[in-house]
Amino acid sequence: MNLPPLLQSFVLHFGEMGSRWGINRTVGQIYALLYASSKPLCADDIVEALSISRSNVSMSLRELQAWNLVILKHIPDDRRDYFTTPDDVWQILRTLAEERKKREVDPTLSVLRELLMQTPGSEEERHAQARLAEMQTLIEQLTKWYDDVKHLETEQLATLLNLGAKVTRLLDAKDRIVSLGRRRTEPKTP
Amino acid sequence: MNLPPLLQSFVLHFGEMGSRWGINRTVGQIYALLYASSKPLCADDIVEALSISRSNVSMSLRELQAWNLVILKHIPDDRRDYFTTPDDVWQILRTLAEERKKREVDPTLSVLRELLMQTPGSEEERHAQARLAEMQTLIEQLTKWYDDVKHLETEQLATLLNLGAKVTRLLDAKDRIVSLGRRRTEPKTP
DNA sequence: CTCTAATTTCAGAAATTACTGAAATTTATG
DNA sequence: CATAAATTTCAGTAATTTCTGAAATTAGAG
Repeated sequence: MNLPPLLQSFVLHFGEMGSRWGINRTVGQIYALLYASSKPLCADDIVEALSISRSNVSMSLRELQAWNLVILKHIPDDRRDYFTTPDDVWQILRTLAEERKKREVDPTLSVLRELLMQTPGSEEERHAQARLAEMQTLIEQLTKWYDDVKHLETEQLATLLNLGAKVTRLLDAKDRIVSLGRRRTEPKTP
Repeated sequence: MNLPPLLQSFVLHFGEMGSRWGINRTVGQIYALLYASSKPLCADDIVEALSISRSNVSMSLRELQAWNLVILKHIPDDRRDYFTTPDDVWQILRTLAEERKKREVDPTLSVLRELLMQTPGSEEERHAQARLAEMQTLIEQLTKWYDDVKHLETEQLATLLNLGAKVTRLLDAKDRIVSLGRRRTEPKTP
């Protein structure tokens, strides 16, 4: 591996974290490299930068493409494929969320739904179903929130983040204001 | 493995998903089993239920304890250790979020901070730093939101989830109400 | 259509991770 | 403190995942 020290540290870190994030070392390293590079790289650039085999690069790029984390670019008068990551980190976040949901949450939700359709054959199964139902409810609440929020523009999303827990206070304030308004016009409503 | 069919399907699914979630099969299976069981289980119960070795159970339980996902219980006049998961799925969610943040996000944030302290030695490094800075900003916004929201009670958290994107509309409404109020008392403020 | 560059596929090797059984250690009890 | 039950450790093995090099395929230029 022959990279500027800063880039190398970043790439190595992403490689190490890869396993915790459920991707492998090479995929993590390639993503980090593409993310931090100032221009698109072709497969052979990656082979050289990371000292790994050409076929490994090919398979890892395919994996990154399956995750929609990488963009294919073409350079005039050059038949090779060049790759970058999207510029906008918020867009990257959205993609990551979408793909992880698809791979890590949706299959579980569908298993839960299926198992909750069954008629329990014993007290033990009846209890298990009750627990699965709790899990299902939680996951559905979370995904419903996600489906709602994912359409927001970056600016609105940032606003929502900055609000954080203040939202609940805001909600209280709104309730007070509304009920105040109501009291003025409809004084007899509870 | 000798379990009621429903429980078995659930356990096997968690085992399979394990790799995507960054835990191994056995750990996933044991968690699922404990989660869905109506009473605490001891190590030998798990050995029998999942047909795996006693030492594997021991190591996997240790792993689950490191994640704070499992509770150690004692039954009177029985020296064996019994295990369950917390009852409250919201509490489980909180624990999961906290542990994943600790393992998957914090180390990256600390690497980013360190690399952004360095003086870039080339134009390529300067560009890389700019990209790392974008990533850092995003992660810090997200973790700031998380730190804010994690203290909320379950009920408030559920409220926040139910609001979803409506928060931004609510915020607009509040702005209008406030500026309306201001106009009445301070008509010359822009 | 032919030639060549670029990319992909895939069988096997290498590396890593998970699992087991035996031995060691810890813990509770009389 | 001796004993037995429960649990943990760990070295070796099994299973899985990752990676490579060679061969096959695809795509572009002439």
